[in-house]
Amino acid sequence: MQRYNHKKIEAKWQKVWLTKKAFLAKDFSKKPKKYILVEFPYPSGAGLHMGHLRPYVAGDVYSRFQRMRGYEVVFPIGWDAFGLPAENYAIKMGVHPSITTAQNVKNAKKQMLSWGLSFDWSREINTTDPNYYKWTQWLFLQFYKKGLAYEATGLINWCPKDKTGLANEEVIDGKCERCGTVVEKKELRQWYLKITAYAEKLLEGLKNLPEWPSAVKLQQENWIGKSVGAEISFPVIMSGYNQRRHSEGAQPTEESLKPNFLILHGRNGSPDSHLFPWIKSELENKGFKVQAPLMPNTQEPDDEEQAEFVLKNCKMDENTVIVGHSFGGVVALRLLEQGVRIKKLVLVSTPFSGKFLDNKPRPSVTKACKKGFDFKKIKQNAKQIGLLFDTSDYVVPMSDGESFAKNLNVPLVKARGQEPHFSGLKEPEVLSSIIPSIKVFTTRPDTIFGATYMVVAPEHPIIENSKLKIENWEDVQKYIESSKKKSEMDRSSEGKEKTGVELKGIKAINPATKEDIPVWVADYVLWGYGTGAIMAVPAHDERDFEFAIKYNLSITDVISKPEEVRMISVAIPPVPYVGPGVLKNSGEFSGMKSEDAIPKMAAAFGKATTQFKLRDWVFSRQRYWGEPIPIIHCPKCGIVPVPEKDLPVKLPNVKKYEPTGTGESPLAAIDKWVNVKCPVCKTSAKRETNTMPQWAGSSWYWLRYTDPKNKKSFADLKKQKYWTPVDVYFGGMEHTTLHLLYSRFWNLFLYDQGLVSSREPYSKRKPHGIILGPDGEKMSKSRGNVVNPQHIVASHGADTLRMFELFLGPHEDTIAWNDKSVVGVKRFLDRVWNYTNISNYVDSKVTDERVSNALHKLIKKITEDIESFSFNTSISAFMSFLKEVYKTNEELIESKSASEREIGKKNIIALGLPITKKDLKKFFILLYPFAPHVSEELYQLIGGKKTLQLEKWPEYDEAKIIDETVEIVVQINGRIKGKLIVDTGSGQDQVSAQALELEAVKQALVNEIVKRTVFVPNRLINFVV
RNA sequence: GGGGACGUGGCGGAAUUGGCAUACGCAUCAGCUUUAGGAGCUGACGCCCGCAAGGGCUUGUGGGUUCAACUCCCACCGUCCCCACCA
Repeated sequence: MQRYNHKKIEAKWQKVWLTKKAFLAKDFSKKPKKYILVEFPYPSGAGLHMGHLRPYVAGDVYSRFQRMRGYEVVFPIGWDAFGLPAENYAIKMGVHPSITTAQNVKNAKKQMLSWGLSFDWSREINTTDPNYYKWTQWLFLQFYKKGLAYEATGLINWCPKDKTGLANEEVIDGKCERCGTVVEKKELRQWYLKITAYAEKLLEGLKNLPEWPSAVKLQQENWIGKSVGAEISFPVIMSGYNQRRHSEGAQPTEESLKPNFLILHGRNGSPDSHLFPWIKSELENKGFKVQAPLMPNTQEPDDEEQAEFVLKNCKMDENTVIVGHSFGGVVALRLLEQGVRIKKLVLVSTPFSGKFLDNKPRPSVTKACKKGFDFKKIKQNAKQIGLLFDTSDYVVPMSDGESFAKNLNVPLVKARGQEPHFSGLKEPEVLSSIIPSIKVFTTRPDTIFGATYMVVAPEHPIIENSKLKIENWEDVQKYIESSKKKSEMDRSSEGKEKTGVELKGIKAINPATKEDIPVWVADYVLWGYGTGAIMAVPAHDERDFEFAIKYNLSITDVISKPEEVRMISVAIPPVPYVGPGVLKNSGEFSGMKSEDAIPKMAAAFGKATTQFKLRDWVFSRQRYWGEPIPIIHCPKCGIVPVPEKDLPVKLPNVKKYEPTGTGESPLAAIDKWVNVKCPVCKTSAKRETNTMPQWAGSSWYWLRYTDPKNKKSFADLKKQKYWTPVDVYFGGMEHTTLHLLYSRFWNLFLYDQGLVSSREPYSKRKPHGIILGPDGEKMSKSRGNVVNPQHIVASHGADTLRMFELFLGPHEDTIAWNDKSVVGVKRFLDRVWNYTNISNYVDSKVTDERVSNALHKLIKKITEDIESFSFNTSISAFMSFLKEVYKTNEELIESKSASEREIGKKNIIALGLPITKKDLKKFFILLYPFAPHVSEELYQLIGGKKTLQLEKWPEYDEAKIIDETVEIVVQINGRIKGKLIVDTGSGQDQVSAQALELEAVKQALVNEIVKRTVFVPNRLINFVV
């Protein structure tokens, strides 16, 4: 008998599988498909570790099982190879990332093959392959075309060590997800993907994923963070005088007289289009007089002609506020140049340079702009000037706004319009630039009568915009500075005592009570959520209460607590009541219940809205080793996408990769690459030098697997239709609010574009628990507790490694590494080997009934366990089975011939109960998904001709599972008194009679009357006395 | 502070429409075999009392429902994960 040589047989079968291409998945096969996916790895220099093994082995067991069950299975793999480690290594060693990546891929692939994983290697992909990232770039451009990829300057998370911006999802406890450095805030120009536009769909979609664990769904739900409430504007009034002398001519300005409004539309506009009807009615509802003339020659307007027209037809005085939208702003400026004196001028997206981002000619506008402006006169004739520009404008550049701001010496307000160029039907930003107000989001509009003060976040533009009116500007500025620093510190360790400073000189009006209330700046209000401002209701909000107590702000109770709450809350010190109740001190709403008042009051004072915690996805990184963002910046045309025919935009091969730390990518220093001709106008332009985040390539990779070689599209729709959605996706819990959310977003978007065939990418998600080091700590190189799986492959073999890993515990549980039981699994496989090699049993004509019974039970158990991913109990079941059929048995030894008996006794070789080849084969099929190499080898040994992969999964016979007799537990009052062996299916009368004969039962029932008998067939009988 | 998962021998763990708690494996002990080591084989192995027969206790703690609770309900204690001043 040969010894079980794992090295030899594993190498042999791995070669057979490769050369026979045993695991190739066939497109459009007649069989039903199963798409089984594991998260593709980042090929690091350290190789694959136990953390990779777990989902891969689980996926492999599942794939091999499903192939034998008659499915066309695709089980693909690839490499998520862009990212920081390769780049950091390149910086340190001077080796190009593409070289280290190729080496690491080679090594990791070798490991995977050594584990016997049944991947379809013909579908292997690599995110750093230009043939792959061409399509990542192409997909990015689809987002851009639909306005879901945009460029904006904002305060973003910045890792000072990796010198790159980070997405919200990549910041864990205020630290960089990659390197653990405390993240800073930095103002940077960034690309964003507008994932917030899909917040509702991402949330809705979760409802149609019944096979996702609720923990995963809940975590995504919390991350998206929907809350329903109301948006309410609080008008802001400023004291009548500028407190700070900001220029020579500053004069005290009376503001008590009511303003009137003149609205001038732009080119191709009319007072009946876009935002104008809405603005007009909003202003008129507040009791203001509004003029909104239809200008002459709107197609190709002439600024002088239109100014003359306004002078002739409109009334203007020192209380007039002129609002000029786009070209209307140019006309307004002409009016002031001609000596019209007004109260306030508001320019909304008004052109200055005469150049446009979309590069379309607008000769009349350009001509008007080229004349220039007399800013000195304009400043003299308008007491106040406001500037509002749209960050998503694709016609009028932001630099025009900056030019106005510089020449007029007034702050520029940058805001995002509902539509680009503030051309939506309602544009609240425009309205608030005309009459300043602070917009708040609240989930409790029913408490508005209790709003006794307001708080804005330190970043709130109202502060900068009303700089000149704020009396205690130094204090305010000092506070803003200190809170900026605070956010860089580890705030969790500090007590969260609230601090703030009142903005003196400005007041807000509570729209419900009409009272003046103070406005504070405090960093307990976050700029990143809602509107960055709150109405503070100290009586009914814990944070507002704490703040009000500290700064002695007034507290108005507007909710009557329910009786039962009042009874138990005799709290000292007093606490705010935050629950619902009945309104009081709330004017006409007094007496209503919170739930009824909320929608009514939301409508009365503002409008019902929904807020999400989800932020837009910061999609650019200032690093080398990533997909270049396929965009060109042209001084004439602005942002120009790289034409599809020019994709991919390849990463240049360079010697220096160091991040600059300036917020520019290292690519910016490569002149030859950066300088290009604009694809539209052919003038000198520059490439976008930021690269995409690591999550880009993985946001669509499962689609590429369906059609990995396609040169014409990212994946043929017919092939997608056959393979997608993914049936089971194995992966880590840590990706729940990263990759898993991002890729759902991409898929939902592409589905809306008709580019993918299934709405959701993954039908079932199967997360796995992490494997801790032997010390119970998370495995990491720095702790030195990393376990290399290759050691076990070498010492005990891949089959042992696989089964051992599965045997550690339930797939979802976190487990500490403990390699002591490796030998237990190896012993088991040795015994399987030995059992098979006792040839006389292999040659049996019949299978022993005990074996047959055990085998059919095993078929049932393994089938059910794989389907429910309970791999650990499968391994137990195999061991129990072998124990049943393979043991030293005196009776068995006696039945042998004398010489055999002698051998048997002398070597104490355990002997097996008889089993036929046919049944033994069934056992090998069951074992095959778990220990494929040894199963193949043993099957061949007993005469098998083809790979087990082509065999059919066995069915179990219900009749063979039923035991002839069963043990029945006899209880009195639920306490065990004895046991009985009876025929399976025995009735109560028979069992009861036998049970009452038991000595222990007889004794216990002396002087007792059985009141009731509980009988569970084949299980127990319980006498209640 | 909010949300979620969980708590069973010396250890990893098994058992859920409520029905023999501790399967399977590791470790430990004893026996056989072996020149030895190892491997293999056989057996014991939750805790307490007892020479034994036997008895009592036991699934984080306390209560409840039930003929019967690891399993269901309530309260508490503890561990882990996620989010965290989210208006």
